[in-house]
Amino acid sequence: MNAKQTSSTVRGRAAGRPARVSRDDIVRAARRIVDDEGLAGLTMRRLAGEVGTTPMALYHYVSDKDALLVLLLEDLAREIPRPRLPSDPRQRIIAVFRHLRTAFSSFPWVTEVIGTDDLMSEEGLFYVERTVAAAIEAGLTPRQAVDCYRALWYYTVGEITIRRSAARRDEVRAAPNLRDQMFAHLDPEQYPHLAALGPRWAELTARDTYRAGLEALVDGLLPTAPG
Amino acid sequence: MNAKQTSSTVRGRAAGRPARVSRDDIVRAARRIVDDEGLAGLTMRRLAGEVGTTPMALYHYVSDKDALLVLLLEDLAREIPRPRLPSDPRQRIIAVFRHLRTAFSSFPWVTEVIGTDDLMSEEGLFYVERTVAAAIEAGLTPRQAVDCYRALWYYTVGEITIRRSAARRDEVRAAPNLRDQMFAHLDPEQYPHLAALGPRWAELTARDTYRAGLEALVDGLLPTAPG
DNA sequence: ACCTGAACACCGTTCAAGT
DNA sequence: ACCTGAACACCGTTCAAGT
Repeated sequence: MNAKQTSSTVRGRAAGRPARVSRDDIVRAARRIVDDEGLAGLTMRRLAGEVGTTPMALYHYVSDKDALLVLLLEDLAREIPRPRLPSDPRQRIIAVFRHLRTAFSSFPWVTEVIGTDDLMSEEGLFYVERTVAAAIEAGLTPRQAVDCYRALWYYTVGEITIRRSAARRDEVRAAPNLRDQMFAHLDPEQYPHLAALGPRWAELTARDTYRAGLEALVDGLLPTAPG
Repeated sequence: MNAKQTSSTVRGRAAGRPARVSRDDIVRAARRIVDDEGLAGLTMRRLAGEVGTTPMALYHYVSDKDALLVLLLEDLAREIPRPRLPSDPRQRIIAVFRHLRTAFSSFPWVTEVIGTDDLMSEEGLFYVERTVAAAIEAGLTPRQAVDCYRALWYYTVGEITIRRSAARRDEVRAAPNLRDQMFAHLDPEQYPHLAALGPRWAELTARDTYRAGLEALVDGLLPTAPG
């Protein structure tokens, strides 16, 4: 992972051949691919083509495909503007997570990469700090505040993940939808409530309920919910 | 998807050559691979070897790798025993989701496959039905009960996903951990609370806080929490 | 220091053919 | 009906070499 000095190609510009590509070129091209076509479109070979070199040249700048993904994440983090946050602690927490979920939803590839129990980059820590601060202000201990942050992060990652893969599913299997058929032929003895819901299930689960769930979770986590 | 009649190889046993493998053989072998080595270990070629045929023979039984994954999910769903559920609605909801999260955590490959906004198989609907029923009993409208189920499912999927990828990260990058280093060198001006937490962050986030978050979420979602 | 070509060890899937 | 062999169009990465 840290075998390759990340700055070697930047600092040590003294001798040798002039570089034809830079790490920034690579990251920019990778971002273009990934923003337009999702993570599946990003291969080392394809990226090399886009950037105008051979696949092998890339390994001079990134050591690994995984390392490239980390660079991508950092690049995005720098790009997302920080939100203005309200002073009421409860409202502030809600604003932080609504902001995060909106930001990440615009870049679906992020959810496929993420895989970390905290927002790793320096940029990401901004949101953690604000959440923990607000939770303490609202009356939690530091330890409870960390737990609060984690619960909210779990909920948010889950919502984005599921919403994303539901969207992808709808893309692939075009029309009638296995799920709808299933709900139409449900045994009312075994599943009385679901059978009663019937076709309404589809429309109900298509609604965006992130915010309501978020507020419920915050209410449950904070000592008291102000009027 | 439904291009291939799924029962053709089972029902139409009249003419032709006797089968050397069955779909059950295939699913069983795939389960072995995936339980032991995770989803990454499962390739059509590898599976064919394990089952004693060529990769192409598999396509007689499964049409697609994706179709195989669905069979895998259904196989697991049949295997998981249904839990005994308490009569108090709030406790019942908590029991349902604790059960689901325990079951899924034992089979990490499930989280990589999942990608659906409801537990698709008939088996999975058992848990949805119970949750919705309990939520209505607790005083929610059917619509609110569906939202309640979804919020809990988001939280649970997020928790499993993140916990899983944190575990995988710890496997790969062995020792000192980038995160810990970061928390050691945090600017206390910019991140006062996180800097104060310092090395405690690692131990705090290593704790299993699923249940506490679950209860908070249920409290926030249900009309009133009984004593 | 920067880049290339050839090669290794893989993928999922299609297609035409065999029994 | 069930299965095979060869092939297509890909992967990420290593290694030795070129300028």
